Amino acid sequence: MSIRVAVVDDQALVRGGFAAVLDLQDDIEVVAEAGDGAAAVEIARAHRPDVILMDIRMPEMDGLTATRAIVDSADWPVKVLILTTFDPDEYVYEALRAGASGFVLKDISPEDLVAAVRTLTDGGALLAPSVTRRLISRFATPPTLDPAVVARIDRLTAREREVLIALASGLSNIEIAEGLFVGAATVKSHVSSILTKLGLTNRAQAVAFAYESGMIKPGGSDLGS
Amino acid sequence: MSIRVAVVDDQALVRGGFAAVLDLQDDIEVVAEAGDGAAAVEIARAHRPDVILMDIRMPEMDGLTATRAIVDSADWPVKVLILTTFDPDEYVYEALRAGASGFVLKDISPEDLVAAVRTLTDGGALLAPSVTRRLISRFATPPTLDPAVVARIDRLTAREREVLIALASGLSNIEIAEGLFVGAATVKSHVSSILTKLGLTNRAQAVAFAYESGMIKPGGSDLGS
DNA sequence: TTGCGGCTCCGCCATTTGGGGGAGACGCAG
DNA sequence: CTGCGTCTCCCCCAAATGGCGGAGCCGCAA
Repeated sequence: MSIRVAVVDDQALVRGGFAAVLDLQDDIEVVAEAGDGAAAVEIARAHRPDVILMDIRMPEMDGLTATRAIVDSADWPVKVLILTTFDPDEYVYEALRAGASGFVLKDISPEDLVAAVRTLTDGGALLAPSVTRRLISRFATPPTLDPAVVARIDRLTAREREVLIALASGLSNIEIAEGLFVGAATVKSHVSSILTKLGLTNRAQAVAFAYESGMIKPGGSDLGS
Repeated sequence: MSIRVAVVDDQALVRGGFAAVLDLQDDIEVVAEAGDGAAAVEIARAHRPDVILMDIRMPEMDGLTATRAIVDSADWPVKVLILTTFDPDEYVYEALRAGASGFVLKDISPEDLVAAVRTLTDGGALLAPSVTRRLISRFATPPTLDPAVVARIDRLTAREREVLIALASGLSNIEIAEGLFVGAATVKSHVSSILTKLGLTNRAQAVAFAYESGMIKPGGSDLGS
């Protein structure tokens, strides 16, 4: 059974080029083409391809919107490979969120394109090296590098940071005191100096600060669930 | 100028295999090898390679720790390509956080390995398709799909959700009241029912819930900075 | 030695918060 | 029409919070 592919691009020449490359393969069959997003959604429903090569910039409906529409409503396993001329960062995240399984540049070599289609049908994903790099850096770098925020964290003492993370878990002063084996008055002192140093006015803001600054990351608490 | 590569693996045979493949290339030169993490750090400092092929499982110091040590202290542009036998998810994120630029399986073809090294030296990044897939899904899927949490959010009325996100910004009841053009008593009522419905006891926990549940994402607030 | 900062507590006091109850107005489904 | 839920607001009151100043102890550096 050959791999069924649809090609979506507003330029017929580009579309034809990619289709020709893929059709040269014995196990790949281009079953449909479309010139804009709306048409892409239609041919996807009609032909149920395994892989869709999708351009981003298109008249009427763009490729990202079309990808979202197709992936959300598809009742068969379809993979979308985004093809773009440049690699504009803002598109990458949106494309992946839209449900795309790949993101490559149009200057990809024919062999790599064919390999990409096969990779996608095998359940893998594929990104252009520069895109991968961006994704990794976004993923690997701590969200907060804001020097102003970091500076304010640094002004806290070790003990105050302990109190802050306990506070950010929703604990009352008394509960924090028990957890740290100190008196409630001590915790009050710490909380006061935390608020002062961070320029906050209440503990709710302190909780928000703990999350916004990256001191606490979502997923660390169980919410009592 | 050829690409200078170091190969780190505890098995001499594997090391030799990769080194032989790379040395066959005119523009790639294997300048050093190491059998464990500690040695890897040393040879990295001594030879300052452009790319380091790094195994994860090694005696003494593992590849991730070595990667961290090398990347953190390197004063030259070095890229680390993680080579692993399997693709254990827990390692991927750790590796990327450690500063690795690539993550491929050892069953990679010689041509692909060479291409990977070149991609890295060109400033790109490269992941095995299965790894890319994982990274994308992690990146694209909303953090909270916990049905228990979602169920509790659903029990809140629209107005209560409004109050909750305002509350989670660190606003006092009076400030929330002003923002919503209602009386302070009304906000008190809403806050009370929010706490009751969510099974919480104070507003700090409500703030934490807002972040943990994904209702509020870090980066949305400015912390007054 | 002296000083300084951090950690530990104390008291006082105004404000906020959270729980309890209740009530009127509105819209909507049965 | 009659509930039912939501939104609005009120009362009272106990508890927690936050700001203020002050204090003793300890370790470390000048």
